[in-house]
Amino acid sequence: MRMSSLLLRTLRDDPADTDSAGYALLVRGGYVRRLASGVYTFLPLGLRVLHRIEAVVRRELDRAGMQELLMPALSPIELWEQSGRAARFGTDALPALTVDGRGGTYVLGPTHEEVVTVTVGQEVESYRQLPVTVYQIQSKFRDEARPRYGLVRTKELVMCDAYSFDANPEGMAATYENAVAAYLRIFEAVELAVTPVVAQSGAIGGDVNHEFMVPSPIGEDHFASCAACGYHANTEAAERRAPAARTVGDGPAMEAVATPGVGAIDEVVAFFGDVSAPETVKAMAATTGTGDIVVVCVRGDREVRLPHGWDLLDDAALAAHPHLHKGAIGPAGLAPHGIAVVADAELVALGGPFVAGGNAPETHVRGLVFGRDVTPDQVGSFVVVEAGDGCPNCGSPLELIRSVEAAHTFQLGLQYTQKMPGSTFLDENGEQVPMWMGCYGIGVSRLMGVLAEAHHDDQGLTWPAAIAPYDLHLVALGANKNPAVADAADALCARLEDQGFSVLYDDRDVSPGVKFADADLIGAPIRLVLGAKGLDRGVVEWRRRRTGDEGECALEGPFDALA
RNA sequence: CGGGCAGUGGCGCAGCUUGGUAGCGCACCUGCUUUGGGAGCAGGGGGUCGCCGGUUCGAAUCCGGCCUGCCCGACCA
Repeated sequence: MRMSSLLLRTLRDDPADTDSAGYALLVRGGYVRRLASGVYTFLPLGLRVLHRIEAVVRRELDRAGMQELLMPALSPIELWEQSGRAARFGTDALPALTVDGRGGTYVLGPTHEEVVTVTVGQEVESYRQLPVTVYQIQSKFRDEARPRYGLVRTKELVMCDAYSFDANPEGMAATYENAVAAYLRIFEAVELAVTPVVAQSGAIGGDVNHEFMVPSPIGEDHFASCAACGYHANTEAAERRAPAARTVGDGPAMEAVATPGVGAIDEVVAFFGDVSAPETVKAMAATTGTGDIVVVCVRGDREVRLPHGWDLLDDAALAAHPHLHKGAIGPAGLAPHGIAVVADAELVALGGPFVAGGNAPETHVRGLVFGRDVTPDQVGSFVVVEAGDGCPNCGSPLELIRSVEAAHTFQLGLQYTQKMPGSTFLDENGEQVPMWMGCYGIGVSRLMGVLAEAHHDDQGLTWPAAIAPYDLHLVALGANKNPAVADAADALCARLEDQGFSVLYDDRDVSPGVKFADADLIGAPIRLVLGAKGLDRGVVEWRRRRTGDEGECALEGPFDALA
């Protein structure tokens, strides 16, 4: 490709609204342009990178036995009503609704579980057709309240999503392992360090699932990591080992204190004056997966982490409850009302005395001691882990690592196939049963943003060879004054392309400094320079973008050094 | 969704306080010189100053509303 005709304009300065180095370079290098907040155009150079990432994804998924198909980006709202997700997402997260002229409502899909379940369900009638895994590379739509970091967090994104269908749970688990292995090979091929972490699922649901986290300064998530034993978990799922138990004396008896207008922990601390947040109990009412109401207690300075499937009671539910009083919920005295107390192990280990909600309007208690005044019905890890907490496996201090979620895999089980029509098959016994499903998503456009952030230096991008827009960046120096150089560079470019290299050929009439700076900015793995000096000696100079290693090779080849 | 800041040629910015011919750098076009790390000189093109309304003889500038963008925060009883 001749740069003189490429739709490309490089910028000398960072645009004002770039919030990360990688994104700034993608804009300066002429890869992408923002059309609106979180909405991007891929210019020719950027599209080449996107296509190369897609090629890696396709290669590995095809190799893993998956089959590519393409589903529509637009789907009727009815599908989302059947699965129950129209209500679950709500208008906040599924706003991508559009209405046609006759009143039909469609969703610009954020993901494709409903569509794929119906699609595969239509084709599969028998266990003999299973297992099957399909994937697509498609545009998705998310109502990102706050797009950031260029391609990393956007409203419209290119995503590869795969969906597996098995006849039984054992098959689903085996297929899942196969898909995870394929995903790991993708990250290896694009040269991104990734850590698969156990995660708690969001709106997609399901039991076993992993997030593929790429440590990065532009990450918006953290995962807990234990250097000693290799434990990894998303902060939504991470547990910790409770501190060692402490021997507790009896202390003064628990007493109730009127606390008008006091609710939040900082208000409690301010009201009492002689207690700090760690000497209080934070208690929150929640419903468990089975619908029971429980009160979850943690030390006052910690955040509550609810197990998967549990939900906090909202204000309305709280107001309607006869025994729970917003601002004054605590562990003591709930047993007679049939409300279970769930306590973080640290509270039990410390014992007390604590200040806690008194379970009466505008009342707290002080001097509460676990084991004396309260015996929790369940004890476990119910806090969001913080750096330094003990690893649940080995007790070593946990680290929190900032990272970007680049992929997510789930074992969905029967969650969708039980709800969507036609997604059953006839098993060996002639019974009509639902398929066991898994899904696997990897953010292709996000990956491009993460790659730019991971692979750059002060001069520009330093793409991994597998996804660089061009293999070689050929700079012809002085070609406009020296026809011999121009002819030689033309011929060299053609020869390199014949040998299978993709070549970005800088034939522009600009100064050498501009050409070198643009080559560094664009970031192809190897730069070739041909000028009058080299031509006289029959050689072209090469230089590796990342290492700065230099050398020469004969104009006629062989070009082994460039491979 | 709450709070803060900002919208002026393609990009980055000044001008606004104190109303009166819209400016600078980069980029772009023409010519000459130059050519191994973002060249020089000369000439030139390009802007409804986010939108709507108000005040005024006159608004980029003052006032009101709206839109858009960026930053911070956002179920913790």
